[in-house]
Amino acid sequence: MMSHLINISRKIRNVHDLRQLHAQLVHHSLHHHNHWVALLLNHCTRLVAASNYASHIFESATYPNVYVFICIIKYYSQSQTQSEAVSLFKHMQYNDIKPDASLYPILIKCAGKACGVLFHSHVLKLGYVHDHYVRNAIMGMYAKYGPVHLARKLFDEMHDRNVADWNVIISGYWKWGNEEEASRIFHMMGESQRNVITWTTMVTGYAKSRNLKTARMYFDNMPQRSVVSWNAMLSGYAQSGEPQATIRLFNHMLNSGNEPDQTTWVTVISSCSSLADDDPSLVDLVLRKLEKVNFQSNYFVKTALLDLQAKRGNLEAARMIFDQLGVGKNSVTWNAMISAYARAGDLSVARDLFNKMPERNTVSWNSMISGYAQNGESLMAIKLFKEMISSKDSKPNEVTMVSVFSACGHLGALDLGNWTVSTLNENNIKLSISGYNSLIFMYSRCGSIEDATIIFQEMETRDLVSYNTLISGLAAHGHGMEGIKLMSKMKEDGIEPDRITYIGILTACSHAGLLEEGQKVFQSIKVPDVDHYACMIDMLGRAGKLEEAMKLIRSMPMEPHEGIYGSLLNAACIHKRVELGELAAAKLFKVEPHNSGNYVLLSNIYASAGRWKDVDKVWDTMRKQEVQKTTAWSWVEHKGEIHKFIVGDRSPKRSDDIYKLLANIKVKLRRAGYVVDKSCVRRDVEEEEKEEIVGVHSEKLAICFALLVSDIGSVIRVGKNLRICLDCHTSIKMISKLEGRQIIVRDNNRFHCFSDGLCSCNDYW
DNA sequence: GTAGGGTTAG
Repeated sequence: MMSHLINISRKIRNVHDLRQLHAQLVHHSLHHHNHWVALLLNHCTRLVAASNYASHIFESATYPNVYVFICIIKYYSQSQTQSEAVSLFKHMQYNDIKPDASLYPILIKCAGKACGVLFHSHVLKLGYVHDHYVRNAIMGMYAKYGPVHLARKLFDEMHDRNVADWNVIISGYWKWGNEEEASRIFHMMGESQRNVITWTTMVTGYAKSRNLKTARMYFDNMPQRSVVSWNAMLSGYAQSGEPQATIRLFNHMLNSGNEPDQTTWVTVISSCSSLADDDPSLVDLVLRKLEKVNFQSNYFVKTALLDLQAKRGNLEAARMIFDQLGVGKNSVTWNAMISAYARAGDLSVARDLFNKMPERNTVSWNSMISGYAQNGESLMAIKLFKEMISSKDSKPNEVTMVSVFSACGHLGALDLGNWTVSTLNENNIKLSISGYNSLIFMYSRCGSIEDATIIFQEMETRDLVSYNTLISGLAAHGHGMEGIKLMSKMKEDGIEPDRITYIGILTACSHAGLLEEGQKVFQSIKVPDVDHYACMIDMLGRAGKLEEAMKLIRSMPMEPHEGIYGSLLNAACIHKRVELGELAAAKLFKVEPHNSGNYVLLSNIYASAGRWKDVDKVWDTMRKQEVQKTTAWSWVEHKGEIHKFIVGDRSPKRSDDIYKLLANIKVKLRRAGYVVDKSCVRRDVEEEEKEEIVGVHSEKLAICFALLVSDIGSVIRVGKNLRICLDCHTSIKMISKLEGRQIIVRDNNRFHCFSDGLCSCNDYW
């Protein structure tokens, strides 16, 4: 019978075999015996079986001896539950079982700093400190948690070091960023003393400090390479954002007859994920290779593969991998699936998974919050962020804040933005450059270009995005000259402007009426993009130089796109040039027949020329083409809350109050000598009476005025594709004078700052 | 039984 059981135990390949052996042992009442318990636990460790199964086996031992404890502690130290290992060790001490030296390296490795130091004192007392494995583990503990000089002290005191000791101290110095000392010790070693791990440690060290050239030099000079060495170099390229180089080295690896392992595939697949848009054929090639080798993928590989399928747009394939993972899914798998749906814009499915997942972490919240933020659901993003803070199961980090800042910026909600900034300190969040960049974006989109500038100035280092964000902000606020100055400062700092910078600068010039400066900048662009031409058409058009604009269009080396004709149509509208407007509109109706904005502009051109029949014709075409007119809306922030208003909609809670207030203002305005008509206001001056009043815009703005005068000062946000029309401008100017206050209105991406009856943006006028 | 490599969020 015994030999039968021993035979079974030799043939264990998977968890199923293990369970069968366990059943046999229970059948023969042998499962209490330490010998068999230890054997089963060793199999658990080898197979990475479920932790409750291992503890079940352990508990069946009646009087566990030191070997059984070693097995279970080893098991826990290799699975995710390392704190269990330490608590079992305490359990062992409680039962007066004397640990032997071989247990300490395992314990120290998984203990964390405080326990590690405690174990150090244990081994000193027990006299185990001269054991090679023990002292190596202690050194490794100090190398990992610091202070690294204690590791060095142990190292210096050794008179019979082996290669593992050298390797630990070198990797310790790399961990603490001490490249110099790591390299010094490497060179202290003799050529024959170094092994493949020593070399790999150097490759990893240089790769992690982004010194890929030196990393590659060590890699090329290695006497021999293991699969780990290849993986170290591959991940070096991958982590530095060089996916092409990763794939190139991977091909080199295969061609020189090396067998990739799970880690290799994870690295390569995740590099493919970032190439999914740029080079789909290369990605297909790698996927075919993976199919050909047909090997056992672990969860890491499957999760990476899930992410890749999602990023190349194959959500079904991604979902299949997710479902096939069954109960083996961890939070990373869930997060990958959630962000896949969120990226694709399928927010309800993403949210459903988010609600269902068993354990959420910071990445789960971030995936969902950024999903909302990037799909225009700014309010939902902020709502979920508030839930995250009160849930307390995970803390927000910089990535969370980037999404939240962006959401606040899109809303133009300054109070909310200031509140999110205050959560930074409460949660001890440090920002990196990209965090500060999103803060610049938020402040500038919330109308506070001053705060945006302060953040920019306070930054220790700035990158291209920092400059571009502030330049675009200045452009939107009409500060053209400051934008140009910032561009020269940028060049002084050694950062070359890119196409985004030039779009920002040209927009700034266009909005500030800086024609000459804008033209100079345009001429300095080496290879102008079609969008740069669009900015120039806009600039010339606003300045009334429509003939020059037409000339520029004809001289373009590329095919004009909708932005070009859009700018032309806009200019024709401002300067009431019917024939040019018709030309531009005809082009636009072909390219984007369902954009309602173009029809509205053309109809406005006809209206300003008194050609009412043509106005009707435009609206008829719109109806025939079934063009949906964008509903006019606006929102304002009041005490951290967002109030959205849709034209004609009287349902919001406060709408009765608002309309009452509106009526009051009308009275106030009439007394001050203004004409109030259909909820809009204008001065009763002859030349302005000719202006056609576009009711929709005026009404919703009027609602905002009501809020403004009811003691709320913040940015008014006007819906996308809508423009503030002339009468609105007049109204706001007048109210700013009447109320003696500053009013900021955001119209798509432009800001209009009104104070004392003047507007600082000379757009349209 | 010591040392080296890996998945998800902006």
